[in-house]
Amino acid sequence: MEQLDDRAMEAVAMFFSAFAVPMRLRILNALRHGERNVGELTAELGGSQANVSKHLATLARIGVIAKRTSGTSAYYRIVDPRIFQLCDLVCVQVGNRLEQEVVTRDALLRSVAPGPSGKRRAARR
Amino acid sequence: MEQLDDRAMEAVAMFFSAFAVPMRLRILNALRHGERNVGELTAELGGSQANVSKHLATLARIGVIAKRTSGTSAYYRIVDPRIFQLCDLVCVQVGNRLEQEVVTRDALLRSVAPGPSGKRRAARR
DNA sequence: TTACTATATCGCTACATAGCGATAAAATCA
DNA sequence: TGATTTTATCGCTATGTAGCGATATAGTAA
Repeated sequence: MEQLDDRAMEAVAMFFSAFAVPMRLRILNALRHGERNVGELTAELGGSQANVSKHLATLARIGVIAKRTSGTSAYYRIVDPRIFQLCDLVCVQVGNRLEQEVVTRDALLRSVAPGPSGKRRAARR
Repeated sequence: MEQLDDRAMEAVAMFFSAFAVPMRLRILNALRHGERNVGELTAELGGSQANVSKHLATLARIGVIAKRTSGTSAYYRIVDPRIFQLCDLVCVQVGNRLEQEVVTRDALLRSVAPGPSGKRRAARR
């Protein structure tokens, strides 16, 4: 393995770590249907404004969201909706895990997965 | 948003965090083409045996890999190859980022993306 | 200018964990 | 039985960062 591969691995790991924080997932989920400014997100998601702003900066630095300034407000939006495919794949995995536990998978899919793609799996149980 | 959604978000975040460490990505990459035991992985990937074992336990606890015991050896394998689709999607994203920087994207794709699916992109260099 | 609003940044604490060496636990072999 | 091998766990340090309140920065309005 070459040297560059290690750097690539680090970049990929850093990208994944952007999705490894619940608040950031909630932010991405809130931006699913359009841009929001920091105040709206803070009110909608809870937590301090400083925290939301910092997470937005993190997501923007990695390139998942983009920033648009209007007056004193900062509006953020999803850059590439394909990131939600990530959530889909993970939800299937996580859903299979949670299936054997207490939490229902449906609530999970409803909250994170995009639409009713139908092809999910027969809801046996 | 309901209570369950927070738990789901946490589960998804925890799942992503499993991929947010370079060593774990290297482990998954090493398991791509078949199962390996701890000693083989330690020799191949470097680092201490304790560290490799701990990462394997983490990945197994989340359900990404499975363990098979033979004698004193413990062989680990990928449970669901679809996890590499995750890497694909991330590699595209990260590749687009690195494209504008020093690191070449090709090395990244070579190391993390699955096989020569052909459709990847002309290897201009 | 001052006052107000919205966002970003600073300073800080608390917590999680990656990494290591040492050791325990378990299976195999002499 | 003891010795060896392989893996898992323990104890520990160092580092990263999520979260908060306070403050700085920047734009708007008077």
